[in-house]
Amino acid sequence: MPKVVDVEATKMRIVRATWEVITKKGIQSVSMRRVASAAGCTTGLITHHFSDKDELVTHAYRVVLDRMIADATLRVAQERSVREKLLAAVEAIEPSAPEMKEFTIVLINFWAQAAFNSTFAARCRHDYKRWRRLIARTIRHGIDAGELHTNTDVRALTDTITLLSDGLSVGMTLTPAVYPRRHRHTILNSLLQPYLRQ
Amino acid sequence: MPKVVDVEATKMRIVRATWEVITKKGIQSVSMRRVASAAGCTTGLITHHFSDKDELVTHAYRVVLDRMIADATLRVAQERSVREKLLAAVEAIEPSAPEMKEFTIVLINFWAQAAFNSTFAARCRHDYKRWRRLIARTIRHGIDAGELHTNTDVRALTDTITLLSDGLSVGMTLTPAVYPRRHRHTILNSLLQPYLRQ
DNA sequence: ATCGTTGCATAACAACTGTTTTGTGTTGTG
DNA sequence: CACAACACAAAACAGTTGTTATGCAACGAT
Repeated sequence: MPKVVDVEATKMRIVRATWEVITKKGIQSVSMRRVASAAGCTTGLITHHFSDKDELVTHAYRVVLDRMIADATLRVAQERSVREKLLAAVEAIEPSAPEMKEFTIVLINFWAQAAFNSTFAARCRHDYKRWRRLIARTIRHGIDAGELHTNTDVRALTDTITLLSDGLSVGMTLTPAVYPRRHRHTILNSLLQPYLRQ
Repeated sequence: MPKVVDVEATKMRIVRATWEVITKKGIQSVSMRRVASAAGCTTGLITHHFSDKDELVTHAYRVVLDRMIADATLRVAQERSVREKLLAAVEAIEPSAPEMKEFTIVLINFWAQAAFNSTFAARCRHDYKRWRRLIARTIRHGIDAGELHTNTDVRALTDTITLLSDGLSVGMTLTPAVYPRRHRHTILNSLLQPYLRQ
């Protein structure tokens, strides 16, 4: 039997290097050689673990999304009130872990790509649904807990908050100064006000 | 004196070709030769009118944004009530002229690029302000006309609607089926409800 | 110990990139 | 009719791209 290595760890090292290139130079300047140099290896290692540049980039995106959603889900679960849960979900746009700081940039780059790459598009749609489900579940939970009016239009509110978080991804990347934390708070609060009981 | 040509018309022809490449293949695959081939000319014509690839792409974006904002401004002015004005502004995401159909894709591609290109970033920020101003002005107009409560938090509502339209740019590119026109209507209406008088 | 299997570096490939240079044709004015 | 001014094509440049082919070294079972 041959040399044995931790395949997952190696792949993760490459994925991290891919993120680094995307956040520093943009997805359009991701090249095998650049990723290799960022990972401190040669393209040989990359081609050995990923069949394609496409597969590499898709995998890098998939890990980002999985982490963001896992992060958001956790933070939502940790909060008590609906208001705080939904705020936490929207805040997940601005990831907590330092490693995830610039995930939003990666996200937007994938959105831009998804319009032309059907593989990306399919994954984006899939993840979009997951994200919406998290929001919708939180809202329904709030209704059941008696925090939101029973006649709340779940779909409309879900969409509004989903769109808000997408908008924030863009807004906070382009003009972070416009949306300080306190102000994001205000926006979501005034949005939620009519739906809250008592 | 030499041959005389309509410089603006020629530049516009090249700009249109650039849009075509962006909407069909993405901004990352914009190359001088591809644009030239889409415009039915050689790269000579392009370099003759634009000093740089960067200048070409920036100019192409600038024209898109100018048209979108002009289009939105016009449509806002044509509506009577605040509700319809704001709806028209948000709907400008989905441009009316057939030529502008895919401007949103171009937009998102620029956003993705703006994180790394400071020229792009500056222009995006500038245009972001213009867009917010249009929304804010419409809201203030609504207050003055007695349609909205006088204690309306203009900044919060402006931000909410701006973020909503940004989110829709993404959402309608990725998953257009989720946001049919009627539903966009519902979202904005329920958003506006608490602010409307009578 | 060695032999087959595998991890990975190295190098080669043709295709494509932005930019610059050179050349050709077309035009209005003298 | 020529000549100067310009629009634009054509070609050349060095650099970068994704992918494939080749080769070496490291390891575990025998």
